[in-house]
Amino acid sequence: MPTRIRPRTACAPADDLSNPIPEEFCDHLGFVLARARLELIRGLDAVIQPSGLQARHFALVRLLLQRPGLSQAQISALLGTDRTTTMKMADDLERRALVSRKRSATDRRANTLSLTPQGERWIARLQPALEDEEARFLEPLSPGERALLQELLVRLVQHATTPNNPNNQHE
Amino acid sequence: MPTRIRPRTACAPADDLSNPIPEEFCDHLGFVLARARLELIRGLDAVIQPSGLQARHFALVRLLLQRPGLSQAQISALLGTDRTTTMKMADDLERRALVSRKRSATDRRANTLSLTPQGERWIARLQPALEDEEARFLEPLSPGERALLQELLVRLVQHATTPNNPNNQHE
DNA sequence: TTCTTTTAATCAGCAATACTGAGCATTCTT
DNA sequence: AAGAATGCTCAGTATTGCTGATTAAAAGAA
Repeated sequence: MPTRIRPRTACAPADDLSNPIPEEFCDHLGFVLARARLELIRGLDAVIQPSGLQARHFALVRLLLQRPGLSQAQISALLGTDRTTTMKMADDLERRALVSRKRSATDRRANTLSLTPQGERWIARLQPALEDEEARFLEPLSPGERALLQELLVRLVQHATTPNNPNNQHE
Repeated sequence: MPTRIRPRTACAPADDLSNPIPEEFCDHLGFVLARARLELIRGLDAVIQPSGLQARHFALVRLLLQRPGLSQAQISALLGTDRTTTMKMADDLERRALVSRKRSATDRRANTLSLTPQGERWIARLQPALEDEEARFLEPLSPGERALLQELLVRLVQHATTPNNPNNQHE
């Protein structure tokens, strides 16, 4: 009997329209990466939406939980977002009193961002639902595979954002 | 001596600002996924930019190479894009004569999309540079790890887009 | 058949988004 | 002390993703 190549992959042969992922895309990393991110982010956004905020805001706030007192420029660099986008997020969060801006003592140009008690409570309140959402997304993977995926992605991001070797330094 | 937990990960302790990825984000899948996708897509877009198109257009065109004659609605479902977005991409590609629209013989409402010879040449011309770009992005991973990453992502997308179990069926 | 409902594509327009450039304040460099 | 660079803010712009309406065709119900 003619066994299929790559039987492990969940991709469909070219004539199977019922299957959402055509076979060719199995080796198109950009596509699966973009698609996976889209699906996960949509789920996370749905959880956060009642606050009127998005997953990006939560990322910022969780970053502040880890490193209170970062400036907006530092946050932009860490999150990979534009300076003005970071500012808008800081506006959104400050308006809801989840973070507070303060002039930096060492550099009076810079804004020091830190969590308010409400901000910390906001994280604590949302965290479980977000972890559930992530777990549902990761359902088809074993615990070992989840950890591996995480590690591989971290290595890729680490490599891509290291100043010396950014493949094409976006001038 | 106090050895660090999770020494394999490339994440930084909270007080190391030189490291782009703070430690806490190592277990924040949404963040690394979004960041990895952003970096890769930026690289791919840079390669495609001279054509005035984007990675999404290339994804559509590669899909057509695999499955000529798809309708716009089918493409939307496979790519996960909005119908109107797919239409706009089809406009862009048709304007450059890379794909052609044709009324479907079996359903005269539907547009059948297929590659033109120029479209096929466009793929052939861009493919090597795109593969290089992807290879640079994947540099820190061994061949086995690359295949594994691909497979894990495909499984996740497959699971997230299957109609029955979409975690929260976005109503 | 005829009537209603659904689906495909198109188009106009809206809302959110990302970014550019200017401006001001402050810090760094020399 | 002067000039260059940096951090933030703001206004404007370009892009994006989507909603809703429209037309045409197909599918289903009566």
